[in-house]
Amino acid sequence: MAALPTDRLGFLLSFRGELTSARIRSALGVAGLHPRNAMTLMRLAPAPMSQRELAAAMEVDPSQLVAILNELEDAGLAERRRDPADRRRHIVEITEAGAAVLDRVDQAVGEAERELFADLTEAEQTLLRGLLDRVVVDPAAHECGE
Amino acid sequence: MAALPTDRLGFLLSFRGELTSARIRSALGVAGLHPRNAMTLMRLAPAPMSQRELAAAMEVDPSQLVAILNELEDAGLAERRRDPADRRRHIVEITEAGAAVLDRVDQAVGEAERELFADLTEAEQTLLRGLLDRVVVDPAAHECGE
DNA sequence: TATTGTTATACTCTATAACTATA
DNA sequence: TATAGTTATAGAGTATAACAATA
Repeated sequence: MAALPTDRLGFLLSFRGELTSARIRSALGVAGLHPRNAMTLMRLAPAPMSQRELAAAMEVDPSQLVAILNELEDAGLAERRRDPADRRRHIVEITEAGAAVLDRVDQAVGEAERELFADLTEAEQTLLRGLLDRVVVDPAAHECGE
Repeated sequence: MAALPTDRLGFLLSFRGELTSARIRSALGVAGLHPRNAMTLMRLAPAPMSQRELAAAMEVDPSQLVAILNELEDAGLAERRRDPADRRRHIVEITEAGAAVLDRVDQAVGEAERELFADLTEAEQTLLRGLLDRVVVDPAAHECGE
């Protein structure tokens, strides 16, 4: 007899992940930004990089970045400038306004997390983090005895 | 300064949930079924029900069920029949062939879970389940002191 | 010839509203 | 008139391939 979806740990993790993702997307959009644009600002905050590097970091196709960066640039939150060393490249950089918006986004995400994990103590949150870190990301590594 | 996505428990849960979801979807498709069709068979296995009940249980719009059930019926895995008591209603039922396919799907999902949680002991998996169960699903309930 | 960014296209998913047949 | 199921349509999201500029 087949187990019900809710009985399985895999489904539970999948559903709670989807719930969490929805709440965080909602928080990311707090400044009127599309969630993926906010994610892009987050990736961009530590250091400028080329579009290809950014696309690789975000695990999306470079062509998808074009529309995102157009919107961020139109809103004055990020800037593209040619790399003088290789004029094919665009160096993408977050602006001051972008950093300011990102601060607000970050606070909203923190607030969403406080709500989501309100019933867990700090120790339990640390425990949850540790367990999630040990979910197997790459099954191939296991088969090879890694 | 904004925290990196990977530093936040919310993002970690969201990303591991997405990973888990992708693995499970892949397992659900093992019998050549579309993952959402396999999910429908799962919901249908315990007892027959009307399309509206099924849609409510799966949290999708009733109109989305139509194509799913058409495919399941064409494949001989589920059947619609009119409710004699209310001829507007369709009672949806899993067939013997559907139950057989579901058994294979269920094994594949179990296998995917064993891979995903290979690094966790049984006790740790129970712990993870308990923690995930306490992630706050309904923020409104908290604000009202529930 | 290969690489960076861009554009164009098509395909899937989802959400919505209109339609039918029954009640 | 309200409800169950169906159909049609449009929108967002995503994946792919072709393209222009530069190396």
